[in-house]
Amino acid sequence: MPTRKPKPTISDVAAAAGASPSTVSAALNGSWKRRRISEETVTRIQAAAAQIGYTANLQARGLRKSRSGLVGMILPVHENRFFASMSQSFEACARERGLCPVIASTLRDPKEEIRTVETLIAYAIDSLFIAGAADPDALSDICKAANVQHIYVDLPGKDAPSVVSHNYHGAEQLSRVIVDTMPTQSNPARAKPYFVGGLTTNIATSLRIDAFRTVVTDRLGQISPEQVIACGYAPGQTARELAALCDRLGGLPAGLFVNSLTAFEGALSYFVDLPPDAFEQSVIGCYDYDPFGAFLQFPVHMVRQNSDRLIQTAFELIDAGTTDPVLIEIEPDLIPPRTIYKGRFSEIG
Amino acid sequence: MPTRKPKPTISDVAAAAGASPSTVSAALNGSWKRRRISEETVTRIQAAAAQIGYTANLQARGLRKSRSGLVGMILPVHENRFFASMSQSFEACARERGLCPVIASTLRDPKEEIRTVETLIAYAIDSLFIAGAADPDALSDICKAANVQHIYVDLPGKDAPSVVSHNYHGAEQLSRVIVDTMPTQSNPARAKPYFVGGLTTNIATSLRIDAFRTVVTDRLGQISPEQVIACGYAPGQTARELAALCDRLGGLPAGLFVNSLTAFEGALSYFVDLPPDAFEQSVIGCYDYDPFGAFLQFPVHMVRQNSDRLIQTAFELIDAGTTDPVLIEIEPDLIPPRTIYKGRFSEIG
DNA sequence: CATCTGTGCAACATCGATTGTGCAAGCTGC
DNA sequence: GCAGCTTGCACAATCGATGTTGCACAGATG
Repeated sequence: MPTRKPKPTISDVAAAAGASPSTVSAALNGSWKRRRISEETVTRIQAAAAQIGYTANLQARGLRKSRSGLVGMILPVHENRFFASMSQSFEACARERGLCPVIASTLRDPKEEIRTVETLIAYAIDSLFIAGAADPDALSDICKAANVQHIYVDLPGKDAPSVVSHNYHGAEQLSRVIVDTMPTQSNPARAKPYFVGGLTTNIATSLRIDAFRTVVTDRLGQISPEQVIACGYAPGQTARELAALCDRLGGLPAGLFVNSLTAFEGALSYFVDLPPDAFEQSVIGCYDYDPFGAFLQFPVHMVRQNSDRLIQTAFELIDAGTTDPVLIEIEPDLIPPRTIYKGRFSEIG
Repeated sequence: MPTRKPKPTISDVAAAAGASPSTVSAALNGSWKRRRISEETVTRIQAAAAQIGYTANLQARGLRKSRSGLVGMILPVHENRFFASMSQSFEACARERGLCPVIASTLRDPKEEIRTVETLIAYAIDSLFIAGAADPDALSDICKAANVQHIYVDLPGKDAPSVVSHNYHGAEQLSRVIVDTMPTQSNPARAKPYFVGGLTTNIATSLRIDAFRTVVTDRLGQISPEQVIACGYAPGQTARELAALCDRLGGLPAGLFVNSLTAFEGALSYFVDLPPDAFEQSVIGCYDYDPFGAFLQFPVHMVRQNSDRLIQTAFELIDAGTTDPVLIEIEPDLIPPRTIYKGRFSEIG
């Protein structure tokens, strides 16, 4: 490529078609009817545009209209099946509306979240989807100051609409199946179910813990604080906590509720060193679904959040211009062990 | 929000600081030294900017400089651990350079790929990373016409630099471990290893098939065409092909090389209906790694592509301005069954 | 005192598209 | 035959930031 020819602009089309730039603009963006441009001129311009390979400069358009056609979403990590599903749903919905999705992961770091949101706003995104932020309300403040429509998915915020999974119901179902199918342990120390992973500052986590506590108390008469280990999401930390717990108990507890796939990955990195029969006296469940997680060496009950419905519902609210802090809850599904949910890409992938 | 105040612009800062817009621009973007603006004026302007909460409109800047600060990447699907890792690496590298990553999935649909690339170019992305396109060379043509720097990762293209995994080596290692540890089958029909998944039009797949063929021929003396089933990536299709194969053979083959995680998901959806002992007479491997996939009910050998190095190397080429079609191959790692690779987010996620 | 050399900043054109406004040609009606 | 209307389009301002050019003023020089 010795000579770099610049991309053709609207003026190039105008020259080629023998029309003015404003007429070309109208002809190409559909406003020609309103602007009383003759159909004949329009077809001539369209032909010229196609002929020289014109495509609009969306930055220029965005600048003029102060709408970019970009929609942003921030989420904690890509390497997590749940958030990956959110991305996939988000892309599909955005494209359906002729928008360009911009997905950013912020690693649950509040500073990074803020920096990222500011960057997205600087690109004049039309709206922002916030999926699991460490500090949801700080983001709302920024968006409000910049007048950017935004919505929470997965984790609710208080200053904007939220579409989230019904965390209590999901955790209730998972807790029940764990508690009700726990084997009776010879060692009483191991007879109790445990909850591991997540942070109590996270509203979703605290709802899930509530459900867990209620179910355990209901079924077993009591629960002690040490049965809830909200040690964060980092796999390494979960692995260490789990190792310490099993040391104390002399083996895996009869029931284990793992909160989130990242924590579950940590659990797995501890499990790999255990003998195969270590799992025989335990029932394990994980809030969030992964198709491979569903078919592990030991059976795992999983809760599948409906990312499609979460995102679609959120988009509908955005389309409707909702800015009031409503809260919509979507029911998740309990997936039995060794069952594969046949997702949307079963025939594409 | 009854009154919507527009975002402050450079002129607002100018007014607040008692300076001209051009001086403000210079003061804020660092070019003030070169433009002989006094340090005192600069600090005054910076104070004013901070005070009224100014942030640059990146669309306007992009329009003027004809560089947007956006870098694009297209990939087939988000819901796949390998591509999710690519996204994660890509984000990190982009942010390190002060760029904003835009990641789009195109579902291996050539038309969608083209549409998406055109959209990204319309937003004036500075460069494009192409991870696994159905029609790589068509995309190169578009990028060249628009003068957009681009690079292939994962799957090579012929008109631009490529950084890919050493598919042959990876597949060779995986094939060897499968063939060498296959149990001897009482039923001779099931004694042979099979390759399933992917498309022969995909260069990575065809290299992996080459390696598989060579290893099988080398170790077992021969290979028949029916041992390679390149039925695409769709999980559903893989499940059906596998079911048909096992019907014919009267059970799982002694060795199974599954090409790609999406195909493996399909395999899994067939496996769930098999009795637990069905896997005892088989060795299974998968090209691509998933931490949960590594700990399934049956042992699985996996090949982990080094997404960090792939992306980093690609970024270095882009930084260096390389446009010649070089090919760089990165060695992948063979991960033994029931081993968890401790990824970068072990302490964050 | 007149000229010369810097210094510090403002004015203005520009990027490419959108949009309010204006103007000429063609037509109607009386 | 002329006001008045419609039709079809061009002109020019605008979005916000950048960078080139040029101007005013200060101090230095002869």
